[in-house]
Amino acid sequence: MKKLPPLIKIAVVDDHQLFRVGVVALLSDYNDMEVVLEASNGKDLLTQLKKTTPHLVLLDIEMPEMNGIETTLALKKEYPDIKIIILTMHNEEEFIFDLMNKGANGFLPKDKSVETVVDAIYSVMQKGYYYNDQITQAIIKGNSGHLKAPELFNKAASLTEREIEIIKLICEQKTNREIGELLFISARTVDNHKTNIFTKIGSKTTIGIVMFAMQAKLIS
Amino acid sequence: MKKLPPLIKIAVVDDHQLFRVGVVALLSDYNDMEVVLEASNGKDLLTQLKKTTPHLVLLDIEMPEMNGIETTLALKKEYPDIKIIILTMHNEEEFIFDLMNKGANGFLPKDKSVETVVDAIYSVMQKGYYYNDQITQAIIKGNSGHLKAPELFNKAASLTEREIEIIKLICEQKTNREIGELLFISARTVDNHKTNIFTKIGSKTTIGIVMFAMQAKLIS
DNA sequence: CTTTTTATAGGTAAATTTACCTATACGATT
DNA sequence: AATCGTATAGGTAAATTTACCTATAAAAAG
Repeated sequence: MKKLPPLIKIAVVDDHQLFRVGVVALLSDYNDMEVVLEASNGKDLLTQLKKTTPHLVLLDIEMPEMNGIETTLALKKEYPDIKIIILTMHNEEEFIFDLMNKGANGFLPKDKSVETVVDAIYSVMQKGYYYNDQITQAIIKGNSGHLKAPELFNKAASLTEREIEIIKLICEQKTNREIGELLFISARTVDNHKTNIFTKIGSKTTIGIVMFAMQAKLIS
Repeated sequence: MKKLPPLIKIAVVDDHQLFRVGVVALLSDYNDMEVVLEASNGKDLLTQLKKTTPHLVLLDIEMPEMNGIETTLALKKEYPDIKIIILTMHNEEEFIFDLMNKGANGFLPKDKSVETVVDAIYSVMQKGYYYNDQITQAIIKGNSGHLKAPELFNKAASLTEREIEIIKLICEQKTNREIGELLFISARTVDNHKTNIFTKIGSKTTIGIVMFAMQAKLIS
C-alpha cells in the first residue's frame, strides 16, 4: 500500500463550471485533498499543467476542443505519473475498455455520492486503481462479448479518407452513380469502395454502413 | 415588472448528485433564493412536489426514468405556475423549440457562470422568461430553417407501431423478404409500409429511413 | 353509421445494388 | 527492386428495391 501525500492535489477537468464548483465545494471539507487546477477541456488542462502539477485528474469524457479520451492519451504520454479518474455518464460505459488501455486509473459515474468520489480518490492514490461495482460488472461482461466502442474506433480508423468521403455521401442518400458524378469517378469504383468498406466494418449491406457511420459518429 | 418573492424557492432536478450539490453550494451565497427540493429525475420531482412547491425548477434534459421533456409537459399541466429553466448541454439546442412550446421559461447552458445562473433565475421570476445569446441566436436561426428536433418528433409521432417495427428491422439490415418472413406478411406489404414511411418522413430511400431512425432515436 | 386509417397483398417495369471476378497505376514501405 | 495499400474501372448475372398503380378487410374516428 502506497503512502498518501500529505495533500492530494487534484485537477478537475469538465466543461461545466457548475460541476467543477460542485467538486471544489465538496472536496473543501477534506483537509488532505485540494483542487489546485480547474480546466474546461483537455487543451486547457495541458496548458495549465505547465504551471501546476496535480497528483490526480478528475476527467470528463465529453468536452469541446479536446475530449477525455484524447486527453487521457496525451496525459499518460507526457505526465505518466498523474493518476486519472474518468467521470462517466450513463451512456459512456462502452468507452471504459478503450480508456483502460489508454491508462485511466479509475472510472466514476457522475451521479455517485460525495463519499464515493473521495473513496475513489484515495483508492487510486493508494492502490493505483478504482473500479466501482457497475464498472467491474461491465468489465466482467466485457469478457463475454460487447466491446462496442473500441471495436467501432478500430474499424473507423482502418477506413481511408476516400472511403469516409463515400460513406458520408451514402448517408446523404446518394446512389452509386450520383456519388460517382460528385467525385468524378465511375459508379463502379464507388461500388468497389463500398465492397472494401463492407469487409472493413464487417457489414454486408449499405444499411450496415449507415448504422456504422452513425454509431461511430463519422456523421452526426 | 413582477415583484420578486422574498425567498425564491428552487428545485434542482438532475441525476448527477455532484451537480445538484454544486448548485446548492452556489446559490447558498444568495439570501433571496434557496434550493428547497432536489430530485434525480422527473418522477422523483413529481413525487416530492406533493410536499413542497418551489417557484422555479432547474431541469436537466437527459435523465433516467423521466426526462426533461416529459417532465416539462407534466409540470406545466399539473403546476402551471411553476417556472422552468431547462439546463442544456452542448448538443441539445435542437430541443428548445419543442420545449418552448411545452412551456419552458428559459434555457441555460450548463457551462455558464454562477452569475448567469442567478441572472436567469431573476429574469424568469420577474419577466417570465430568460434566453441567453446562444439560445436567442438559435431561435433567430430557427426561423430560417433548421427546426430539427421538433420536426423529427412530429414525424416520428405520425408513424404507426407496425411501421416502427419495420423500421427497426430495416435498421437490422433485413431485406423486405426477411422482414416479411419475420412478421408473417408478404414482402409486398413490407414494401408498401416502406412507401408509407417514405411519405411520412419525407424521404425517398431506405438509407433515409435509417438516418431518420437514428436521429429521431427510434433506435440507438 | 359513414369516413379514414391501418394493415394486408398483388403486378410490372425500371433502377439499383450485390456478388463474384479481373486489372492497371501510383505512392509509400520494406 | 519488390511489395502493399489505395484508387481507379470493367463485366455479368442475380437479387433487391423502387415507382407506379389497384384493391380488400378490419379497426378507429368522426
